[in-house]
Amino acid sequence: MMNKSFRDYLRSKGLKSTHQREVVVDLFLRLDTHCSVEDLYHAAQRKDKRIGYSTVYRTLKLLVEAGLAEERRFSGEVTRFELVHRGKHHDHLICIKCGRIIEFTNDRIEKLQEKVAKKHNFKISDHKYEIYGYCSRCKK
Amino acid sequence: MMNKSFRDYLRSKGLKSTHQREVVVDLFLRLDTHCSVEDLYHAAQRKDKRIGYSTVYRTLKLLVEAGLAEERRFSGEVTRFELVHRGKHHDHLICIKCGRIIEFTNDRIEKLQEKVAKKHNFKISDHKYEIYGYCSRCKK
DNA sequence: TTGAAAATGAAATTCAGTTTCAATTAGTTT
DNA sequence: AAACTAATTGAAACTGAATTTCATTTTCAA
Ligand SMILES: [Mn+2]
Ligand SMILES: [Mn+2]
Ligand SMILES: [Zn+2]
Ligand SMILES: [Zn+2]
Repeated sequence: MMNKSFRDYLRSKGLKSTHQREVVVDLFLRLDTHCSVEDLYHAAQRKDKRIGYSTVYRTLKLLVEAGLAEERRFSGEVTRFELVHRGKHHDHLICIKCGRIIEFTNDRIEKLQEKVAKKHNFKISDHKYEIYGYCSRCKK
Repeated sequence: MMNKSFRDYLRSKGLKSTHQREVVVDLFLRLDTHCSVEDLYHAAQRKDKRIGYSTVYRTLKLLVEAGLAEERRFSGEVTRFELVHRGKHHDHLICIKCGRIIEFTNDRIEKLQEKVAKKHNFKISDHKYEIYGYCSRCKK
């Protein structure tokens, strides 16, 4: 099972491995998209009627704390969460018509960003590059 | 007075030029920072006790519609608004300690962004580049 | 001056997200 | 295996920013 590192995180913090957490984390790993709490909640409900909304929220927060998930708040959208893929940073193109999310990385941009920071004597700890527009399908 | 274009916008839409709108727009132009609705509301209150919260909200929305202001939602912060300076786009460095906001532009990044979009067959309509970290004063 | 349409402010409402709390559960200790 | 204790749970209450409602007021053109 892939969620071993989550169990490790729980142990290290003296927290408990519960049925609900197992279900939520398992689904989160399987979905593998930018999913909202509601998405996950409904998926979890299909597995087990007794899983509550707050538990889904709390579990996602734990995943973020564990460094296994990241929170994304795109313009005008509800908060979404995504799995951290082998610790690699990436940014997003977001279609304002269909909502499609395309990921990209660009080393040259990241290099230029360093320059910008240096120029302003600024120490970067994180960044967010979101490009909004129309995806290939919605262009015309 | 600089808010002539706002009055023009109102006329063109069949809307009315009111005392409240004059006060709010006037203050917004003078403040010239990334100000929250609350900032503006309090400033307006000092000028005229009868100006309400909703009117400030509504006026800022109108300014955005008129293309004279832009809405900014930095991570973990309340919504802020800023004056559009001669139609020029810019991005931001945000200090996560003191909240300072530094503006930057970088043509080379914007060019590379075009390339990224082309590669994904994506038509850009807008973008948002936010760099979080520590400003020169908060670095140590 | 008048009249119709727009604007106002206070209060109510919305909505995502968080907190509360009594009851339940996990995991360790006897 | 039972007892113990701290963490967890779900439902409901709450929060805070933003929006809407609506009776009253204001604008502005005729
Ligand atoms: Mn992503
Ligand atoms: Mn700015
Ligand atoms: Zn699309
Ligand atoms: Zn600072």
